[in-house]
Amino acid sequence: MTIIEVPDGWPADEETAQAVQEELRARLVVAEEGPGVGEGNVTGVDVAYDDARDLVAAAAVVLDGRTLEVVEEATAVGRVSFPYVPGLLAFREVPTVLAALGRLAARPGLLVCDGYGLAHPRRFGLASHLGVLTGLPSVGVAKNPFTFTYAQPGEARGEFGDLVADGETVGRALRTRAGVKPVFVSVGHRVSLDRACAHTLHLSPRYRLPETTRHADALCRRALGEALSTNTE
DNA sequence: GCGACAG
DNA sequence: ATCTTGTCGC
Repeated sequence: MTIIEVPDGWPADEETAQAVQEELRARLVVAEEGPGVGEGNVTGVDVAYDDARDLVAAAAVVLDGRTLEVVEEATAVGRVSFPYVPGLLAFREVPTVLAALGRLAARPGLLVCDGYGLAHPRRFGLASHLGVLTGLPSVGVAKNPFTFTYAQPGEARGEFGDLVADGETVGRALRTRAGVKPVFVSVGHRVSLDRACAHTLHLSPRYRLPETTRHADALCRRALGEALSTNTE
């Protein structure tokens, strides 16, 4: 198993990382509607960590956007490239996630990330970061409201309330299952908020979290476990 | 200054 | 994220 190395010149401190973030943000595109629901592929990405061994395993799972059937899976294992700092999550995951994406033969289509896009202290979360680096349309679907405030959505599936940062709407608290805690959706890159939510609903026909996230989560845990046992033998 | 804080 | 058993409910 090849362990992905942290790229040369990768930010080593918070100041540098923020500077890189600001530069990349200039390339963010938010004026596109993005792919329609059911069009092309949809790819979920997620990572699992082993902090003790400084390892991160990433998974990319491509689903058919219409049927939600798995088209292809890929994984990569790398070194943790940055400490966890709220607002700088992307610097921790990006190299290994890009490696996993690079191992796909299928066209990824829309990227569905764990975490945020525009809903971010500097409006450039993980989903936006990955979108800009890959050029792919992307959305962020997070499980927690982070530091933001939000309007409680109605109890029915599909209802939503605004996710607000500094008085600005940066995403939505979207109910994917009746009576269950909402997920927090924000635009990543090259997609509108309406479509980001429509995709999230389409991808979550049965559970709170999108099928993309569920598949990717299971796969990256599996990959991490295999990497650890392979390494210990 | 202190605490909270996507994963 | 991750450490962790049983348990309530569909």
